[in-house]
Amino acid sequence: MSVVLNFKSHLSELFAQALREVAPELSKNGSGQTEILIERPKLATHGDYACSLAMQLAKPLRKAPRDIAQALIAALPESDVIERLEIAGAGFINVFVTIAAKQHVVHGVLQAGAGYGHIHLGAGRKVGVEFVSANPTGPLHVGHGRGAAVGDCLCSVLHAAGWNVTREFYYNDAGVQIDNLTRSVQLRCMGIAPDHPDWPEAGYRGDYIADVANAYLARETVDADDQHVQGSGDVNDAEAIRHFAVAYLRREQDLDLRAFGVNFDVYSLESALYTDGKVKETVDRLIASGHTYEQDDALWLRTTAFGDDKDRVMRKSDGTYTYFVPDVAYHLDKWRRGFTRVINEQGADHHSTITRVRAGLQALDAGIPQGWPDYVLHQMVTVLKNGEEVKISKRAGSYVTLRDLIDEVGCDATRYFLAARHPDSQLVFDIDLAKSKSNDNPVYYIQYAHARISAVLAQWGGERHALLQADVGLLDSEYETALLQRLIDYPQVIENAALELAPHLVAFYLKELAADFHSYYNASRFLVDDAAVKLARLALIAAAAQVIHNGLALLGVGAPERM
RNA sequence: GCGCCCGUAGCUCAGCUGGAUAGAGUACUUGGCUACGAACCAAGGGGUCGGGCGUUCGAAUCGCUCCGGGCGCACCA
Repeated sequence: MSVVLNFKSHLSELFAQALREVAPELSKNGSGQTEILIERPKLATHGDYACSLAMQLAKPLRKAPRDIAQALIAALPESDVIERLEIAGAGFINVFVTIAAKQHVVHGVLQAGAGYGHIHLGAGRKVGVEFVSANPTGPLHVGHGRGAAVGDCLCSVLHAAGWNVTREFYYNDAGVQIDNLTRSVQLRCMGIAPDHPDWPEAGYRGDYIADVANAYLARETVDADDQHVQGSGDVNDAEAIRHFAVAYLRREQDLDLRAFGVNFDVYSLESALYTDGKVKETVDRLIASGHTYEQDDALWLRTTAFGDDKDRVMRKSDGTYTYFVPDVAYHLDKWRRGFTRVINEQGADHHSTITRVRAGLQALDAGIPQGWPDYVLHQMVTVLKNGEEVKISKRAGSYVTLRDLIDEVGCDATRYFLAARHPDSQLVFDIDLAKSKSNDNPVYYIQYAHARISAVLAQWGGERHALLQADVGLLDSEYETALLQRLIDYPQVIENAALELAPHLVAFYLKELAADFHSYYNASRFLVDDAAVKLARLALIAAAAQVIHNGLALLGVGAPERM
C-alpha cells in the first residue's frame, strides 16, 4: 500500500469525488468551479482537518448544510487515513486521521533527510530573484540586511518548492550618484571635509569616504570580482577615483554579504548595459514603438498609456539617460535570459519604480506579460539604540551597518530577526535587546531544541540507521501526536511560503515545532529501559531535529549540536 | 493632494485563498531541576482585532469611508 502523508490533498480528492456524486453539476468536472477547501482547525476537538464544503453548497443546493454534510460523508470513498468523521457546528465536516497514518511521517522524514519538505510546486521552472542591489556608494545598512535576509530566504524556499532559482545582484555603478561619490572622494583626497563650506549639498559625508580617499592616495589595490584596481593617487584624475571608489565599496559590500552567508549567482552592472549597447537598443526600440515624444529638449516615454500617473523622462536635456532606461534594458535582458518569472525584492522606498519598469517593458512590445516582474517589498527598518531611534542617512553619514549587526548580535540572530517578519510590516530592530538579552531571541529557542535532541541522541550512542527499524506504532501520547502532526505540516508550510512569497512563515513554523518538542521533552523521558519504546521516541525526536535542521537551513541559520 | 504599506494583549508580532471560543513571545503572578542540557516546561490574569457602514450562512481577513502611523510622488537612484 502506498503511504499517504499529504493528508490535505488526499482529503481534498476524496471530497471532490463525493461532490461529483452529491452535486455533479457543481463539481469541477461539471460546469461548477467549487473549490474543495481543507483546513486545519484550531481546536483539537474539531479534528485534524475540516471541510466547509457543505456550507458553501447550502445556497446553490437550497438545502440545510448539515443534510448536505450527511450526504457528502455517505458518498466519501473509503480511506485508510480516516479514523472517523463528524458533523459539527453550522455544517463543518471534521476529519479525524488515524494515528497509524500520522506515525508514517517519522520514517518519511528520516528517509528523506535533508530532502524532507522539498516539493514539486515549481516543477523545475526558472525564476530569477534580484535582491539587495545596493548602490556602491557606501556600506550596507540594516535595510539592506533585511533585503538580504528576506531575499536569500525566499530563494531557499522557492528552491525547496521545486523552482530553479538564480540569485542576482544589480549594481547601479553609473549615473549621478556615482558622480557624487567620485566628487566626495576627490574632495576628501584634497583634504576637504564635509564641514567645509565648499562641501557639496549632494556629497556623501560618511567617514568611510575618508577611508576610500586614504586608500586611493596610498595606492592600495582593491580586489573586487575578477578585477584588481589600484589607486593611482592622482587627485585630479576623476575617472581613476571613480573606478577605485566603486571597486572599493563593492568589495566592502561583498565581504559583508559573505559574512552574512548570502551568495549570488549573477552580478549585473548598470555600466555594462551602456557599454554593450543594451541601453541604446532599448531606447531605439521604445522610439520605434511610437510611445515616445520630445519636449523641453528631453525625450519622454508615454508611461501613462500603461498605468503610470505621469510620463517619464528617458533622456535628459543634457543628453544623459535617467536611471529608468537602463532599468528597463536590464529587465528586458532578464526576460531574454529565459526568466519567465522574475521576483525583485526591494525596500518599499523604491516602490514607485514598479509601475514605471512594467510600463517601460509593455511599451517595448516584446511579448512580456503585464504585471511582469513580481515584486516583494520590505517595509523600512527602524533601529533603536539606547531606547532612541537612530536616523539612517547615507549622506549625513549616520549609520547602522550590516557589519555592526553581525559583529554585535551575531549572524544567526540577525538573519532570523530580519527574516522572521512579514515583509509588509515595519520592523523595529532594538539593538540593545538583541545584544544584551540575546537569549530572548527566538532563534536560540529553536537552536536549543536541536542541540537538546543532539545531546540525547549522543547519549544514546546508537547508530542512526537503527532508528529506521523503530516501531512507530508506540507513539501515541498527546505530545507525540502533536509532534507527528507538526512534522506532517512542514511541506505545507513550504508550499504556502512559496506561493505567498512569505519566508517568515518558516520562522514561525519552526518556533511552534520547537515548542512542541520542548513540551514533549519536559513531559517524557526518551532513554527508557523498554528498548522498543526508546527507539520509537528517539526516532521521533531525530525526525524533529531533521525538520528543524531543514527549516533553519532555509533561513540561513545554523542548527548547532551544542551551544 | 495623489499612490503603496501598516494599525490585533502593556510591548514585539502571528493569524494560510473569509470559517467554529482571535493566538504566540515578552512583561507580570505562581509552581517545577537527586530524571536524557532550566537558553526549558506547566498554570493564571490581560482584547470594542483603530472607528463606522456594507457584502456573506459566517469578516481580524473582502469592499467603501473616516482617523492614526510609515514610505514614495525629480530631466536622483
